[in-house]
Amino acid sequence: MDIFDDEEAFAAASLSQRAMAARPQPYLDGLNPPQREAVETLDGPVLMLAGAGTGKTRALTARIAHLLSTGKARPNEILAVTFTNKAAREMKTRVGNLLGQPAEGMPWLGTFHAICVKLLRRHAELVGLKSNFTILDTDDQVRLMKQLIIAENIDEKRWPARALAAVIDKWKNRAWTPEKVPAGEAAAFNNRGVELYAAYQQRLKSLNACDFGDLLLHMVTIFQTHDDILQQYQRWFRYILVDEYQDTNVAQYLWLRLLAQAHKNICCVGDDDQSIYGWRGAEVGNILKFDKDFPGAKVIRLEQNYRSTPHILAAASGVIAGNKGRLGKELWTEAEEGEKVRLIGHWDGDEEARWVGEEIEAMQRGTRGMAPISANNMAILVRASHQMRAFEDRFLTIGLPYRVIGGPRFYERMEIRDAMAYFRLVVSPEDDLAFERVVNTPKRGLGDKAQQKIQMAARSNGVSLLEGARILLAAKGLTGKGAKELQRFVEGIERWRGLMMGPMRAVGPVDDLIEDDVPQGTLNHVELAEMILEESGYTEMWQNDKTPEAPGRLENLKELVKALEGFENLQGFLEHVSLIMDNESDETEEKVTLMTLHAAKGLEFPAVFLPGWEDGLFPSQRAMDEEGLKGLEEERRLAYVGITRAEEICTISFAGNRRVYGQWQSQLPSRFIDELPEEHVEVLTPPGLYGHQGSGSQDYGRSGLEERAVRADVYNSPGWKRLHANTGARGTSQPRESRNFTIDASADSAFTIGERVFHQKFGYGRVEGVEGDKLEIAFDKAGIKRVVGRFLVAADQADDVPF
DNA sequence: GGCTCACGATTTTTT
DNA sequence: ATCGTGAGCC
Repeated sequence: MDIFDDEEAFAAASLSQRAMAARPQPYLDGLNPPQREAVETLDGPVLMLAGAGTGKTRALTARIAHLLSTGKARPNEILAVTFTNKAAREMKTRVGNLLGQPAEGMPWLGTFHAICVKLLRRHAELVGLKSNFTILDTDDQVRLMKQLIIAENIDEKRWPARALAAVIDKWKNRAWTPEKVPAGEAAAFNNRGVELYAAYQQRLKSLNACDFGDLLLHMVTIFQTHDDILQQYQRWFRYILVDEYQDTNVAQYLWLRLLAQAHKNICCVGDDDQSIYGWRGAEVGNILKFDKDFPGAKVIRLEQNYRSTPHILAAASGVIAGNKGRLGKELWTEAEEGEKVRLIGHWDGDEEARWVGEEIEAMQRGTRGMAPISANNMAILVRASHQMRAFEDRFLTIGLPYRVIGGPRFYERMEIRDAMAYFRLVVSPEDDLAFERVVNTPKRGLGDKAQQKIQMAARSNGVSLLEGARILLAAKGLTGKGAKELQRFVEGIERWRGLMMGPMRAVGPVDDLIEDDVPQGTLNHVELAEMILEESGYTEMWQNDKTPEAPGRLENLKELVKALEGFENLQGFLEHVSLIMDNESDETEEKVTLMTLHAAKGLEFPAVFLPGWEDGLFPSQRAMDEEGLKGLEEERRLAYVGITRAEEICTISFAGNRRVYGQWQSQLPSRFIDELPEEHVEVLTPPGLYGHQGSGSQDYGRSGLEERAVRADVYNSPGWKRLHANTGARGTSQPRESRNFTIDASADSAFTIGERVFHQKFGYGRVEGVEGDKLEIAFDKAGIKRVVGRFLVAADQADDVPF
């Protein structure tokens, strides 16, 4: 491969160097000294320790601009790696902005996985794959492993495929191929782990497929065994940049080290205090030992924070100080002092949710002389997603608009995966996993028996399932409805395939990839996709489905088709979707954001609520049980991440009682609360402490005695007592306003008792009562709930509402 | 082939 | 509590 013609590259570089030399360097403007140093130290290993909110992306993008503008490297000689597509996209945009032109020429700016796909397509044959291999997602992996487990006669109940997937994934993260799994792991998965791992890899190869872990692992293997190839890339990637280095796993680390070994121009950016992904293979150790891997590495600390107030930073520092073995950083800011971190305890989780709801409404109006804050600028960050439920329920009741970040990714949804399986089958008829997925979706009367016959026909002829189905039909091996439907299915695939445009142009970075065939189809891929979904009966299946989710699923399918427009053809689309996960919908309405702490990393909000700070919940009992001190420290980093998301107001709360798996439990305040420095915390008085205000029926069943007992428990914990003793001066916050909902009489008439209605979250139900703008609905599935009328539509209109 | 019932698990999540 | 899965039954 002569694309890596070094002389030529060098000549070009020096040319552009000359051309660029006279250029202004506006990207350096406004950088603080450490940032500037991080930008200008181009050669040799650099570790940029960038605390939360210290302008790391700014420095990183300026560094790229500097590399280009000084002519040190051409755009395609810079390897810039991120973890998420979102981060990659942002970096691309910002580099483009700095340079005043789109950064299109940066083919090697992307996620680890995206970059590895590009590389692996070129060298696939070295690991026994063809260049057009498919990338399996988690679901496919598990289904494949399940087949293996069943084939091995292993009790699939006791040894679930999920567990095997987890084990193999862990091994791949550590860059262990089946042969390299250490003996100490032999007991994994009932002593059969390694054997099944090998079988799984074999199976992947025969399917011409690989999973996410393989993308990295295969490239590491190739680099380790083909020095000539490694050297080519070492020469080609003159400068390497890595974002979120604290999140790298062993495979990624090895990959980077191999590539950087020759010139050592590697700049890793990260924050050991924000390493929160240990449970999925990230090794904080990678960042901690950077200067051992790259002796003489320059370590640059970005410590000036541009995000939060001093109180918030001090609180965060106080908590994170409890961790050992940190690289050490102290954030500081020039910002005004602002509000202290606010701490409040509640009776139970429901009350906590109720209080947060009211507080959000108060903050929207503006309280205590504070300017009103838009709901868009507020976020509630929880440890575990199930905690969101209480808030969702509450917000629905009071009609507070919210948005949930997280949950199932767009491309992971059933309907999207089904649709994609159809596309895959049309693009690659030998994709057996796709075949299995949709051969009987929608129902075609092809049950286990029929599918087994297809399997047999395929296996005995050594062909794909689709081909096997054809053979089976020709041999009249099926009868009745099933045969007819299968015939239609097989013919459909064939017909759609015929209508497909010819193989695509690869979106190659360096243009050595694949010369193209000329399009030959008659339909563009978007029309084709619509036709496939229509003619296969898939759309119809959901149209006939009466469950509350069906309209949403149809919407998603429409969105999927819309997304296709951005690509040249189906293949290109499938390629990208297998790596891309985002489904940013352009929300314009003012909404409070609800998400997990993990999902919040990298984000910031003027006002942040951190509920559920209770031992066992946060820090999570499981993390502590399974990982001990290591787990606790990661939880603490999570607390640090949470606090540092806040710009102006950070409110931490806990409840004395909480329902855990249906059982009421009394909770103790989180040990992290004890670690908050008192002088930066203001303790708010929970409304319940000085007489109840009108939560009416909510108070039923709470005897005074019981309440006092539990309260004593909660408020006698060391942390609470200490803090509470300290509140005297400024502590008593404003009296909570009583609940003052405006009753919109005009809303009354919208629904009548007995009417059937549809609700986005709860599905169909019947109106049982009307009270102001709130209605009591007996939902078919969700039970009786009180919700605000504007979240409802008449049941017979439900199909027309594009939620 | 589709439905019901019982059982078990249940942090965090990207690609 | 609640949800998803698998087995067993019609």
